[in-house]
Amino acid sequence: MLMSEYYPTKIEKKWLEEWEKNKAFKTYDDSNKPKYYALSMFPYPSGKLHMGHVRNYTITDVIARFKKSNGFNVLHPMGWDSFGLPAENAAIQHGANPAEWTDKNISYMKKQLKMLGLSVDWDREVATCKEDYYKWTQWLFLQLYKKGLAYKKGAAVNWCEKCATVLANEQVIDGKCWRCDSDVTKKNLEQWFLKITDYAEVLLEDLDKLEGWGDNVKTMQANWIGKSTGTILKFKVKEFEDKGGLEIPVFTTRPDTAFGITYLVVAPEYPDIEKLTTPENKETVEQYRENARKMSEIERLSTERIKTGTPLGTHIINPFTGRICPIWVADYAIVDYGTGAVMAVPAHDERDFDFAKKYNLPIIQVIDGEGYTPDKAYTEPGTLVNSGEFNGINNEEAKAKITQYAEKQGFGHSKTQYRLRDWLISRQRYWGAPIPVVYCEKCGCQPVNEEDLPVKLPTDVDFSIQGMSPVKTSKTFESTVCPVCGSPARRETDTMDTFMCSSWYYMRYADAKNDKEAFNKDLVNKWLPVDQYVGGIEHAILHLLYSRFFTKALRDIGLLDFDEPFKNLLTQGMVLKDGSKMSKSKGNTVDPDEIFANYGADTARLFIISDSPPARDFDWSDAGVEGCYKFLCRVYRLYSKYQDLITLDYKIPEKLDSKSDRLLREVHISIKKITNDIENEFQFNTVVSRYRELTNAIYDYVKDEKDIEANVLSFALISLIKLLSPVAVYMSEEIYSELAQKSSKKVSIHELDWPKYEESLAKLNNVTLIVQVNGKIRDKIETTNNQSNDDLTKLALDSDKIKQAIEGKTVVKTIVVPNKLVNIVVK
RNA sequence: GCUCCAGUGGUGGAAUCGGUAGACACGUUGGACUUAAAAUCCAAUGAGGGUCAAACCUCGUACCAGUUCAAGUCUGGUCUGGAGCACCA
Repeated sequence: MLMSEYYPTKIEKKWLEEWEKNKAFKTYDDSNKPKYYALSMFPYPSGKLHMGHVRNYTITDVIARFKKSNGFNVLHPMGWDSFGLPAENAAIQHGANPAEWTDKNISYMKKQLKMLGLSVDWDREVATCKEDYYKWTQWLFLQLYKKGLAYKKGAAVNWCEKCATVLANEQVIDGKCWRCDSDVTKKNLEQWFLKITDYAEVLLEDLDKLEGWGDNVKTMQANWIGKSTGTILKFKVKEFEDKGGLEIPVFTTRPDTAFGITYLVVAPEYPDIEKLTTPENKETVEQYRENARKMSEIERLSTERIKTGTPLGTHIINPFTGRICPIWVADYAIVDYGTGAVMAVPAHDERDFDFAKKYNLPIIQVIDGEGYTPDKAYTEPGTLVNSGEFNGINNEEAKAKITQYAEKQGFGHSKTQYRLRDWLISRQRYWGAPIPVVYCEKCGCQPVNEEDLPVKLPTDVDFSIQGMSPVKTSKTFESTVCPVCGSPARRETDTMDTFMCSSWYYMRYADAKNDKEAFNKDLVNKWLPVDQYVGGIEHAILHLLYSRFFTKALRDIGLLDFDEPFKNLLTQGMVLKDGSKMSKSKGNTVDPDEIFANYGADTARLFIISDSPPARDFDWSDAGVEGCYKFLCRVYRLYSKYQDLITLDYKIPEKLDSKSDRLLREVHISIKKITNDIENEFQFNTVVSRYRELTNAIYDYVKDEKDIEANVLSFALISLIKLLSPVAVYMSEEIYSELAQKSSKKVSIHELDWPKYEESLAKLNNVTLIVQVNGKIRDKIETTNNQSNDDLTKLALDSDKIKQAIEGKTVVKTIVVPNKLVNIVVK
C-alpha cells in the first residue's frame, strides 16, 4: 500500500539501499545493445557538493536513464579529479596529509552523489591521485616523450607567486592566475612542454566535425588557436652588409602594403637586439628594455596605452623599394608571436600610424580607396599606388602577387601562423603526478623505465618550507640512478599539471581496473567517443582543448582509433541565487544536504532541471523548490488515492466516451512531446511543463468520479510515472513497485522500456480553426480534424464574423493551412 | 577593436516548417474549506480602450526598414546586455 502522503526521505533511504544491494547500475561491456556513453565532467573533491554539481550530474543522469530506457547499453561513470593545490594548501595551513584530506572529501562527496540518485556504475570509479591511475598518466607522458611531443626548454614562463608555480597560457585569465586570482609575472625557467602546436591546424579543422558542440565553444577554441595566414618577409640589415650579413624576418598579413614600410619594430625581448643596437643607443635601449620588462609585469593589460619605443640606430633595406628604414624597439611587438619583429606601414595600420605620428616617422600611402585620408590609417580594401609594377592592382590580389614576387627573389614566402603556444605542464608543486624522468651527468635527461612506474610521490616531505616545491624537501626522492648507465642521477621534482590527468580519464572509465595497460584498445574503441559530455563552460578552452589534443596524439601513437573524444557537448549554465553566482563570500549558497533532508533528492533533481534550459543560467529560488515539492506531492496523492483502481494489465477498450478519448490522446501527446524534447537538445524545462500538463489533465479526468474508465486511467498513470522516472528516480520506483505488488510484473521501473506513442492518437480529435482576414484574426471555429481545404474555406466563409469583416470587398485569394488556419485576402 | 550568444508580461520561461504570442510555472489578487492557520481546491492576471456586465476593438516579442496573404521566427541596419579573445602585425 502506498502511504497517503509523500514522505521522500523514507522512500529515498529505502531505495538507495536496495539499489546498492542489487548493483542496479552496473554496466557490462558485453551487450548486443548499441552503446551510449554519457559523461559528466568529474569533480574536484573540494569537500562538499555545490549546486553546480547537482545541476551537472542531474542533467547527465536524466540523459543516461532516458537512453537506457530506449534500448542502449549505457556507460555512466564517475570519478575524481583529485590532484591539485587545495589538498596541498590544507597541508600547509593545518598540517593535513594531502592524501588523507582528499580521501575524506571523496568519501563524503560520494555519499552525496549516491544520495542524489545517480545511476552511476561505481565499479568504474577512478581517482587521478591514486597510484593505479597516475602510473598510467606517467606512462602516457613517456609515450608522448618518445613520440617527440614532450620536451624541455628554457623560456619566459607565467609564474604565480602565490601558488609558487608556473602556469600554462590557458591558465592565465586576464593576467591573473586562474585558481587564486593573483597577478601572474614572467620568469625565465627550464620547463616541460607538450607540443600541442603540432596539432594546431587539425585541432582547428576538426572543429567543423563537431556538430554536437555549441558555436560558442567552437569559436572560443578557434580564437584561442588563432590562425592567420600571411607572409614572411626577410629584411637585410644595412649595417651588417659588410660584416657577413644579418637578416630580420617579419610575419605580415598585409604583404600588399610592403612598399609603404617606413620603419621596423622588434620586441624588447628580441634575441638579436643587442647586436642590432649601435653603441650610441646602447644606454637608452637598455633602459627601455628594463622599463618594458617591469611594465609588462605591472600593467600589460591596458590596450589604451600610448605606444612607446626607441631607435636602435641600425637600419633595414626594403627590398621592394630600396628604402633605408630605421629599426626601433617597441613593446607593441610581442616576442613569441610571428618572428618577434614587425614591418611598420603607418599609412595602413592603426598602431603603426599612432607610433609614426608620435615619433615623426614618415608615412607613405600605398593603397587608395574610397574614404582615404592622410589623417588616419586606411585599413579598408583598395587599389595599390606608389608600388611600382604593382600599381593599379586590387590589394587582395596584390597579397598573392607580392608574396610570389618575394619568393622568386628569395626574400620571402607564405606562412600560416597560430596564436596557440605549447602547453607548459611542469608544476613546482607536490600534489600531482611526478614527471617520470631523471637527469644523469653522462647521459643527460632520460625517461624512467616503464617497468619502474609509477614514480611514487614521496611522503617524507615538509610543507612548511616556503618558496620551493615540497617534493624537494624529501630526503629520498631526488637521488636515484640513471636508467641507462646506472651512475648516480637526479630525479625530476616537478609534477604534472593536473589537466594532464583530466585529459584522459574518460578513456580509463572504459577499462578502469586494468593493471596491465592504461586501457585496452578494443574497449576504448568500443565505448568512445563519449556520446554526450556535460559540464561547465569554464572548460571551453582548457580541459576540452587539451583532451582533444590528447586524443589525436594517442591516436597517432596507435593507442586508439578515433580522433575526437566528445561527440556531443552540453555546456550547462551556472546556478545563481538572487541573480548572482553562488559563493561563500556572498553568503548566498544553498547546501544540497539541506535540500535532500527537507525535500528529498527527487525534488532537487526536478527543480534543478525545471525552470531554465540546461545551457542557460539558472536562478535558484526557495519558492521554486517548494513548488516542485508540491508538484511531487500532488503526483503522489494521485497514485495513493487511485491505487486500487490501477492495474498494470490494462486494456484500452475500442469504444471510449469523449472524456476518456481526450485523456488517452493527452497521454500520447505527452509521450511524444517529452520524448522529442529530451532528444532535441535536452529541453528539460519543457519536459517538466508537460509533466504538469499531463498531471493536470489526469486531475481533470478524475474530478467527476463516476465516468472514470479504469483502463484509461491506468494507462495514463503508468505512462506518467515512467515518463517521470528519469527525474523523480526514487518516487517513481516506490510507486511502481507498490503497483506491481498485485501483478506478476515485479521489475524495477528503471528497467522498463520508454513508453511508445501512436501518431494517430498523438493529436486531438477537435481543432480550433483560426480564421484570418488579411492576416488578422477575426474568428476561431471549433471543428473536427482532417477536413479538406475546400470544406475549411467554406466553414470560414460561413462565419457571421467573417461575413461582416469582408462585406463589400472582393476576395483575392484564400490560404489554408490544414487543421490550423484559413486566411482570406480581400481588397 | 574582433568573434560568438542573447534581448518575449511583475519573474523564470513556452511557441516543430514563418501560421492563435505569452504554454507550464513562480508571484500577486479574490474566493471555497477551516474556530484560525498551514495544506488543498477554484477563479482572475500583457497594456490600453469599451461595457452595468459582456461582446468587441487597438497596440504589443529591444529599435528602424524590408520580404510575405501572414514575421517573436526570414533579410539588412541600429541599440543594449553577456561571454571569449585582444598591441597577434
